[in-house]
This record gives sequence, C-alpha cells and structure tokens, in this order.
Amino acid sequence: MKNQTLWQGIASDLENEIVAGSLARGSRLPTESMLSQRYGVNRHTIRKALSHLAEKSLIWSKRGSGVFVMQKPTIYSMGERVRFSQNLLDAGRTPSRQKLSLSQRLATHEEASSLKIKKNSKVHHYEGISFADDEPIALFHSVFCSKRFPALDKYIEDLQSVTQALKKCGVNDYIRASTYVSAVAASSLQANHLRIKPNDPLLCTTSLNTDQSGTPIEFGRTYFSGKHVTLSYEA
Amino acid sequence: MKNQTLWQGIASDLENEIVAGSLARGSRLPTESMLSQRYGVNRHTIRKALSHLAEKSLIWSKRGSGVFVMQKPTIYSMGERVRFSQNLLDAGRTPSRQKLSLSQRLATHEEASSLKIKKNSKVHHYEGISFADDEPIALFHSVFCSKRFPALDKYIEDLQSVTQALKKCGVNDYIRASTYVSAVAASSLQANHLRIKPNDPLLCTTSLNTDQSGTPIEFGRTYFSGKHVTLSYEA
DNA sequence: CACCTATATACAACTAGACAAATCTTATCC
DNA sequence: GGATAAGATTTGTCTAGTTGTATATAGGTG
Repeated sequence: MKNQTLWQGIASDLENEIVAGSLARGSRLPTESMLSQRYGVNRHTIRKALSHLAEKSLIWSKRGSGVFVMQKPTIYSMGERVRFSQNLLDAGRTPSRQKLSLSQRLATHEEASSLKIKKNSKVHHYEGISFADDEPIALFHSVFCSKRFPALDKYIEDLQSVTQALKKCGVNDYIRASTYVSAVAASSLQANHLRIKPNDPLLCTTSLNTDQSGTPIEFGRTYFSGKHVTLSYEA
Repeated sequence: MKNQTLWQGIASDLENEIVAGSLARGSRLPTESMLSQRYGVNRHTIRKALSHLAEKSLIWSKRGSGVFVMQKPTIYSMGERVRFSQNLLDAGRTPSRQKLSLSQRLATHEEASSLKIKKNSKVHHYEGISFADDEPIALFHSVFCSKRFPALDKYIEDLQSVTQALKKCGVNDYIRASTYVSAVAASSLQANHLRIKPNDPLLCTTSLNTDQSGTPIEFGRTYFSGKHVTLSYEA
C-alpha cells in the first residue's frame, strides 16, 4: 500500500471522504480544477483518479455540470424473490460469480434443521464470490439437500447459476422465506477475497429459500462488503 | 578536483551557476534533454548529476514539469506563542498560505478529547500549505469547535489567517499549550505538495492551542519538510 | 568477479495547453 | 414574469513535452 502513484493516492483519499460521509451521497464534488489545486496536480491526474472511482461506481459525472457521489454504491434489494444476477442487472451493473468450492458433506445441525432434513444428511455445499463489474461485493455459501437434488452440483458447475441449476432440477421458482441481517467484522481471509481491509464491516445475511409449497430448498449465508452494498427492502 | 567523473563535473558546474545566481532561485533548469545535448552526454548521466544536487537540496524536480532551483532552508521557532506569519517575517522571509480544504465534519476521538468537547461534535477542519518565499515548507491541518466558533470558516476564508479569524471570534490571544514532535516519512501526496520525494523525512508536530483561561481552542498537526525547515526552541 | 560509469532504448506517470461539447448563470427584451 | 441570447463554467478529448523507471549492453577499475 505504500509506493502508490499520485492518482491512486488521490482516489483513495476521495474514496475515504465518501465512505466517511464527508462527501455526502448525491452531493457534487469540487470541480476538477478545484481538486487539481487542492492536490497540487494537473487536471488530468485528477481525471484519472475520478475515472477510477467512476469505474467502481462511487461517482458519476455529467459534462458541463459536475461530478457527483452515487446515491448508493450498489443496491441489492431483498424481497420475496432474490436473484443475484437480476438484482445487479436492475442496478445497471454487470454480475458475475466465481466458484470457490463445490462439494458434498454432512449437514450441520443448523443447516439440517433449517432445511428440515434429517441430521447427518448429505448436502451440496456451494461457496463463492459475487462480483459487480468485476468488483467483488459479497462472499456466499449455501447448502442444498443432496437427496432431493442429486445432480445439482453438475448443473451449477456448468451453468454458473443457482437459479438456472434449480430449474434443471425441476424447481421453476423459489421464494425467500426468511432473511436475517447482522453486521460483523471481516476476517483477514474474507477481507482478502473482497479486497477490503480486515475488520472492515460486513453485512451478514442468513437466508432460507423455499419452493412454492413452502418446502425448504436452499439455506445459506452471504457476507456483503459494507463499502459496496446497501441492502434495500423497498416493497 | 582532478579525477572526477563526467556527472561530477556537470554537477559542480551546475552548482556554480546556482550559487553564482546565474540560475536564479525558483527558476527552472533546462530540460534533461537540453542539458544532455549541451554537455554532449546521455540523459542518464545528466540525471545522475541532478540527483546529486537534489540530495543536497539545491534543486527539486516535478515529473512532467521540470527541474527547479530550491530556496534556502528556513528556521521556524516554537515557543509559547507560535505565529506562522510573524515567525517567517522575523526570519526575513515572505509568508503565505494556500487553502487546500475548509469544511465541517465530525471530530475524531483524538480531536474531541484534545479539544475537550463531546464525541461526535462538529468541528471546522482547515487544511493547507504554508509557504516561505513561494516555496512550500509545511502541510497543516487543524480543527476548531464549530459550536464555539460558528462563523470561523467564513473568517478564515476571508482573512486567510487563523490568528486574525480568531480575533474576529473574540479570541485576542492564544497560547501553545503543548507540542509533540515526531518524524515520519512523507506519503506520495504529501511529497508532491512539499516538492520532495515520497519517504523523505517530515517533522510532524501535534499541537494544542488554548486561550488564556486554558480552554482548548485549536488542535492540529503540521508536517514540516525536513529539507526546508529546522525547528527552534530557543527561549 | 563485483562494482561503478556511461550509453541506448522503451515505456509509464505526469504536466501543459488548447479546444469542443454540455450545462449553468446572467442580462436583456418583450 | 418568461423566453431568449450571450457569456462563463465545467467536463470530455486531443496533442505534445518532461521526468521517473526499467532493462540491456559495454568498458574500466579495484
């Protein structure tokens, strides 16, 4: 973190002001000329820093008008139907996922009782990272009953999508039955994956999805980077 | 003086031009390409000579801009009453300041406890550069209780002087209650402002000013360029 | 051999200036 | 008061020039 270029230093400085709230959401930044004076650099160097922040969707600019702080970094809306890809597409961002692991193991006590399956049943365990515009925004892991979805792992491997894989297993729709949200500090491992610092705040959601009959299908936890995500519960 | 290398000869040649005044203080040197042509050597040889002069603090360079002749170092005296402008006038130099930012924000834990105000109180945050003869010698930032000095920011904006602005707020005199001095390495942003290199040493003073009754008024840090400033504690 | 001096080349980071395009501000007219 | 036009601001784009850094090569010296 030391030998960074000027524009990188400026970008992280401005980013700090944004996340700290000193630059309020929706407000206008100082003009590029002002910033170039403040930081003692050429306007082009400021523009490089700004374009970096724009790529991270922290700001947006309008010719002739100014540069503004994004209202929310990424809006991830929680509702009856939570679909990762569709959510991000709605927010105007490009979703992608990276698999960390995909295996079978015995369900924990918590998982078994949530999924309403027998203790020591086998489950598919799927773990990975969610990206928005190639920026990691969340770590997730979830489990599915192996007995009910014998070939789910193969489908996930091929399709890279839980929604699509479940369709192949005959589940055309699923519903978010419950969601719990808490805040935790990132471990160094989590921080590394999410490209943030250890102890940075994470939003931890524990969720259960069921099919239309109410039978549990998926149980999992997702850790969202507090810097990049705001959860939305609008109706 | 006999068996000197090419770059040593060039360095002493340029040094003579500087001390003789043929290259004026603050002026720009010919570009490295020009010099390499003039002396008939490779640009790297010129750079070796220049880096030698830079180590002696005779010149400083700015990427993309050029190489410039540096001013002479300054002595800055610390005592019960520390007044920037008067200090430099006493030293026979011309003082000036440049505002980098002036805003209100919440006090940090350290600031609140130093100023003896409540946590999460608002403070004026004033940040800038101090110059001596148009050469930057220090970066400063300090905070004042917003509640006690509601209009201080306006006064600072107008008067460009903390001492004068405080007078407008009814503080006719203030006293340096404590000063801590440490040495730190310059970040790339700090280095850019002070026209030095990253990791060059800075004198970091953390200071608290109070009014005559002992009530804290200003808490701040000043980063003096080690190359340009010597602090003096004479009685 | 290891190290310094010097050359040569290429690229990255930053500055400098100019101009265009979109927007905002202000004066003016009716 | 509202519409319009002129001017000032502000971001977007382009070209050119300067210092910083990295790599490769070769000769001289202790």
